[in-house]
Amino acid sequence: MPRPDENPLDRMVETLGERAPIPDKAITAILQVPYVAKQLYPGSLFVREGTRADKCGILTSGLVVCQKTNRDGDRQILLVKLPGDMLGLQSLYLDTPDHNIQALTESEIAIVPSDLLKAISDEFVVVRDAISRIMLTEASMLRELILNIGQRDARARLAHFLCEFAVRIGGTNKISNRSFELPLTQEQLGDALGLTAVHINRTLQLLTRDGLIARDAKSIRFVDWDRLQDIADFSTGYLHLQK
Amino acid sequence: MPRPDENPLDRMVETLGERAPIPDKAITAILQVPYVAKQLYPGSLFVREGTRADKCGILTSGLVVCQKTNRDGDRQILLVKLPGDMLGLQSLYLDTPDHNIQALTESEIAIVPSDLLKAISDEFVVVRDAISRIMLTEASMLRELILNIGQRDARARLAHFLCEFAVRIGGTNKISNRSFELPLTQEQLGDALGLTAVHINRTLQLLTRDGLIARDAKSIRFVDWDRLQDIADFSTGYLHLQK
DNA sequence: CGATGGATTGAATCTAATCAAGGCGTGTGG
DNA sequence: CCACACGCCTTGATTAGATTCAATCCATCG
Repeated sequence: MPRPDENPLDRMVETLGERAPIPDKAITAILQVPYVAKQLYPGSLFVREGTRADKCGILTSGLVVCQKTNRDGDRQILLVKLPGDMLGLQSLYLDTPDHNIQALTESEIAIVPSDLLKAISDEFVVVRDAISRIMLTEASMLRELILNIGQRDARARLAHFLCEFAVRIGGTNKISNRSFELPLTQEQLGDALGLTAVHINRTLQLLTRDGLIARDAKSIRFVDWDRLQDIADFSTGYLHLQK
Repeated sequence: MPRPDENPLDRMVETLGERAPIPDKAITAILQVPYVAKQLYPGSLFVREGTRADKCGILTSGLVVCQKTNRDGDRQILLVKLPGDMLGLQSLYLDTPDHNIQALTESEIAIVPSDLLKAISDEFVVVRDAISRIMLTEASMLRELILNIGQRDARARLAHFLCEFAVRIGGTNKISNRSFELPLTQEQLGDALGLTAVHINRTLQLLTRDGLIARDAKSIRFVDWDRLQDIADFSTGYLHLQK
């Protein structure tokens, strides 16, 4: 659901509102924050590790990731950001980013000065609560990723990623037999799961052969959602979804 | 440095004070919070995933970890908590813990009702800032761990863990040729790094043979701190240390 | 039409896991 | 005080899962 005509700050209010009931006064304040819409090209960085953190924002379209690289330049994707997700909230509290925020696909973001959002969150307790819950949910996803990479084999790892992605884009309803677009290359999937692209390829084939998923060009269909969740050891608790 | 005679809430004020200057009024408020001192035995849980989150605390002595397990019961250690570290801050904002908090060694903690600490943080912006910075620093450590497990081989992974542990307990000064106690079994190290105990054993031997560390019973000495940092690809940025 | 980026396949290699046994130190109970 | 048990560390042999390297295929795009 791209909503190109919408004011990105409305979208921000909506995202925050999913975590706490935002009062009208706070909504008014947020909507008055000046923002800059920016287009990001695949591979370009919005936030760079070690620079000065003074801006945050919201993703309005496309796909963006938090990532870090080691000395050899190997990239580890830490978190995939979907449209509607907040970007760079860290900057409200820490002045040096510890990771990069990078576009995977062509993306659009709205950028907001961190100090203005911080001021609003200082004024309205509920806004701060919403932001804290968002940050903590991100941390929870990082923890699950550590469990995923540290303890599960490639099959379960990839299955888990697919489950998480599907739930996050589509909600939890009737996923079985529904297909969705997975706009990640196998290289990028590998970077997200600590595996090589070649092994991602083989593992995708394995999941397909086992009748868990079906795929064509860029989309994936869940053939057996229940069994996929099962082998992925996936459950939604860690996403802290609101009912 | 165990400080058994100290009021744990003083310790909490100190910990928060490292992240933001806490005003006297806030200090007074914190020191008035009722707390329960509790002893934790190795393996016992302070917070359990999926239960109700209504308490947080501070570790006063011993070693405690955040961990999750998969369906097969394999444990992944996510974060090692050292004396002075806050525990379960999540509970101020989310009502279901997404991970366990478990004692590794015999430990002492002071437990505080989350809603009381939340009330104080709602009243004093600076307290909330301190708490947010602590939570974000934890998240940063999780990200580095993902990079560590996802992209580095056992040697670098273990070296990185040792570097982090040393810096966190001892500060960054003159680490070279200094020994410190590492009260983790090889099993526990494995759980922290996504490796088996057997492989930890072999990798420790490798680091020793390469003249990077020396070890006896329970302690480790850094023989070549610079080179260890180098092969670990370690730098302290992600710890967001205050000067 | 050639160029490019991604997907696929195969063969060889390597890292880490697994399985199994033995060693060492400490604490306990007869 | 010795014997034994227990937890942890160590070692060796084998296996398995994932990487590496290299080639080919395929679709898209200028």
